[in-house]
Amino acid sequence: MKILLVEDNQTIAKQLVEFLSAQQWQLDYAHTGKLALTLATSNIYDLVLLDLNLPDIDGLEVCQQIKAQSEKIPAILMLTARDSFDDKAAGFGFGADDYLTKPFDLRELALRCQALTRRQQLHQENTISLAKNNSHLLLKITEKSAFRDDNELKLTTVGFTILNLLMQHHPQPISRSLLIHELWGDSPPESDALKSHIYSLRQALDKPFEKALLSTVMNVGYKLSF
Amino acid sequence: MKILLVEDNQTIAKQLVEFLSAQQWQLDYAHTGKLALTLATSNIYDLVLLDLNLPDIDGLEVCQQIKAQSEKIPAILMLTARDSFDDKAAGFGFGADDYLTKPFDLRELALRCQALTRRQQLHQENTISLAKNNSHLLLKITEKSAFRDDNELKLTTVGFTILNLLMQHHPQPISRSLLIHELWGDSPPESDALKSHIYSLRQALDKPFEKALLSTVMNVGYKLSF
DNA sequence: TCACCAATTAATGATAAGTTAATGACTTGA
DNA sequence: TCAAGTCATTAACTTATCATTAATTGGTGA
Repeated sequence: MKILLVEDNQTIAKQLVEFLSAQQWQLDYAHTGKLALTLATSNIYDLVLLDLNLPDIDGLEVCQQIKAQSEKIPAILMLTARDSFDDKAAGFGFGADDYLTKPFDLRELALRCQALTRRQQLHQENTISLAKNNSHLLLKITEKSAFRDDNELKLTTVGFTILNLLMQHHPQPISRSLLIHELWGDSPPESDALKSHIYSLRQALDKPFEKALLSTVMNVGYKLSF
Repeated sequence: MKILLVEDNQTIAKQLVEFLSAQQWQLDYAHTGKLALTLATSNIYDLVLLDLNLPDIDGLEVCQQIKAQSEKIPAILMLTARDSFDDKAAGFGFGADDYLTKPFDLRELALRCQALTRRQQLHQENTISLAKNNSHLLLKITEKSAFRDDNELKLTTVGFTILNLLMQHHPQPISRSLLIHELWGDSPPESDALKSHIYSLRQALDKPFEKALLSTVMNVGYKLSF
């Protein structure tokens, strides 16, 4: 889980970094809106902690930009002293997913960060199934087993993860870069290993059957199509 | 958007039902944990507003059960007077997505409901469609796929972009120069590549059909005409 | 008949994607 | 502990796709 902290006040920032790094999260830090936007568009974050008082750009504007431009839209938790209803309405209106007013309990912040990132985590349900046109795909997450039309597929770990992601995104395609991020985080393999994994996933998923389910979306990525 | 309200206190419940029904939501109501579970497992909700003080089952238990048993896991917003950190920790620990302590501003509740349900709408497909005289065009933007009269069109990336722009401008024509600017910004290709792209778009969009949709507006550009 | 504008067509080259084999780390079971 | 099996990664190679270029054709109005 990767978090971007946007906070102009050094003291508060330091405190937050210390506290949140102690959790299982990887934390990046921006002290201006400009830097925040640069980081948010060039990296993939699961969550952005956004202080609204920034020296350069208005925090609400930053929120809107992040939501509009990120490849994978992160959850946004606003941290601010502005506690009137109108402020909150503006915050949520600009796309915030949660809103916490200062001063707040650091431990509550941690709870809310967990809640926001939990929803994006992979293994939410223990089975995922998709069915259409006489085809049907079933994943049993906890058992790490996959079935197409009741035939068990022999998948590798990576293949299973890719299929899981494809199913979660269906009917949308999932981009190469997002796949790579989900598979390897920030340190993907040097080579284009994804290509090979897609190939072997196709061997297992599509080759034994009439119709191919995994299709390429040029310049984007892959999708499942029934 | 379908919401399940679980609240044992009739007065509060009535107040909430009135306020929330005025929004665009469809609201079901349960006054016991048992009924809540029955409803949650037999219906599909996007959001559950859960009071923790229930006469029969503990609210936390209800939360856990809903998360475990629902076909589609709803977001859960806990409403309670329990405002200590330990209470909140328990709430989030049992799967809450948000936690609001009584007394709260009804309007803030509405904001948080919106924020929670908005997340789920993100996944839905984003389409543009035009229909007239038995013809109908459909673009699924995020899927990068296009359909004419339910036949999928095989478009290139540039072709897809052009068709998208044409549809957005319909019934107005879009000028060559604007098209070129949208496609290539400030550094368009040397040659008149647009010509070729229009040609191949026509091959895909019009050639297989009786009536041509893409027409030339002399000295201006192109438009879609049904 | 000549400009002018647009449509058509084929060729080229770049980039993206698919295929295959080899390597080495790791696991499992004899 | 050794042998066999599995699998992620790498890299070389092949194939497919598509944007661009440029040459040609066709129609229209001055």
